[in-house]
Amino acid sequence: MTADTKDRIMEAARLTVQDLGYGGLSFRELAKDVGIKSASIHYYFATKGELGAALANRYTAHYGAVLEDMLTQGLDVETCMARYTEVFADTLRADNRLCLAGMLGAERNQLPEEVQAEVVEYGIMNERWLARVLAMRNPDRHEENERQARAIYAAVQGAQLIAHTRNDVSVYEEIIATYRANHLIP
Amino acid sequence: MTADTKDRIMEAARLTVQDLGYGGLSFRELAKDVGIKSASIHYYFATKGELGAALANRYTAHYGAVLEDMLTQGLDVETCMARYTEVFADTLRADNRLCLAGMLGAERNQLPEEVQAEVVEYGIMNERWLARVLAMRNPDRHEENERQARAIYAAVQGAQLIAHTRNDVSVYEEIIATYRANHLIP
DNA sequence: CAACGGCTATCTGTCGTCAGGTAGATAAAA
DNA sequence: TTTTATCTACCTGACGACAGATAGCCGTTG
Repeated sequence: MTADTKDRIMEAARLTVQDLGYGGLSFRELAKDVGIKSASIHYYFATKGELGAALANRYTAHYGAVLEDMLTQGLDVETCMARYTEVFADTLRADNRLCLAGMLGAERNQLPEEVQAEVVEYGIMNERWLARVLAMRNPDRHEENERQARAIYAAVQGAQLIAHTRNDVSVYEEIIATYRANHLIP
Repeated sequence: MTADTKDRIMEAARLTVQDLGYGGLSFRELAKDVGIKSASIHYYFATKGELGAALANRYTAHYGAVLEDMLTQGLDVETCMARYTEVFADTLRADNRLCLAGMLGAERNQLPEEVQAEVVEYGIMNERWLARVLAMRNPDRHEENERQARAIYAAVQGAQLIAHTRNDVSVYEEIIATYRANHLIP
C-alpha cells in the first residue's frame, strides 16, 4: 500500500528529527530504517524540504487532535494542564527526544521556508489550545489568557530543552513542578 | 600573532553556531569567514569536537565573568534579573541568534561528548548565579532558590527558543514580561 | 496496456581530516 | 658571523565518506 510506506517513512523521519534534528536526517539512513532504497523516498517526497514540511504539518495535526479531544471530554483546567505537560515528558522518555517543533525551532535559520512556516503553526496551535484551557478559569480575560498561554508554551519548551540537554527527565519534572508552585501553570 | 587568529576563528565559529548550529558549522565556511584555509584551522583545533568544546568553554567563562561582575557591583535583585534577561534579548537582536548553549543543547544527541559536557556546564553556571541573586531576597531558603533558579533558566531559554523560531524579538520581550507578572522572575 | 512502487546506478557537491610542503622568524652552534 | 636546526603559522592537494537529487529500468497490479 502507498499510504503504508509513506507513513513508515514519515514515522521514521519524525523519530530521527526529534533525536538528531533536521540536519541529522539523511535519506540514506532513513531508507535503511524503513527498509527501502534512498531513491525511493523521492517517489513520495520530491525534496527534503517537502518531507520536513509534511512532517511538521502532520505533527501539528496529530497533537491538535489529541488536545482537542481533551476539551471534548470536558476535563478541568488542572487535568488538561497535567496531561499537556505529560506529553512533553513522554517525548523525553522516548530516548531523550525533543518535541519536533522545539528541535526544528532551534534549527530555524537553516530550514527551508516551507518547513519554517509549519513549525510556527505548531506553536500557534499550542498557544490557542492553552488559551482556551485558561479561558475555563477566566472567560472574560482574553488577552491575558493569550499572553499566559504563550508564556506557558515557551516555559514548557524551555524545560524540555534543558532536560534534553542533560539527558534527564527528572529535570523536566522538577522544573514543571516549580512552574506550578509559581502558578505559571494552573 | 597566534592568539589573534585563534581568537578570530573562535569568534567566527561562535557566531555561526549561534546562527546555524554545530551541524551548520563547516571548516571551509569558517575558514572563508576568517580569511585562511580550512586546513589551517586544524593547526589550532585538531578536531571539530575540540573546537566546539573550546567554544562552549569560552562562552561559559565569558558570561560567567559578566554575571559575576554584576554581583560585585552590588546591584539589587530586580536590576540583576533585568540585565540577565536583556543578554538573551541582545543575542536575538544580533541576527536572530540563539544562546550558544541553547543551540548546542538542542543538538545534544549528535554532539561529541566533550562538547556535551561543556554545554551542561554553562547551564549549571547560570543556575548557580541565579540562585545567588535569589538569595539576596531569601537567604535562608537555599533549596527553594535552586529550584527557582533552574525554572527561571529553563523559562528564559524557552522564551528565546520560541522568539528565535518566529524570528521576532518582541515575542521574547512579551514572554519575559509575562514571567515577571507571574512572579516567576523577580 | 498503463500506472504504481519501487529499484540500480550515477551525478555533483560538501564534509572532516590529514600528509606533506613552505616562507619566515628565532636560536643555537661553528 | 655565518651556518644549521628548529619552530610558527600557515598553505596545497587530496582522501574517503556521505549528502540530496535524478534518469531510467522493471516487475507487479489493475
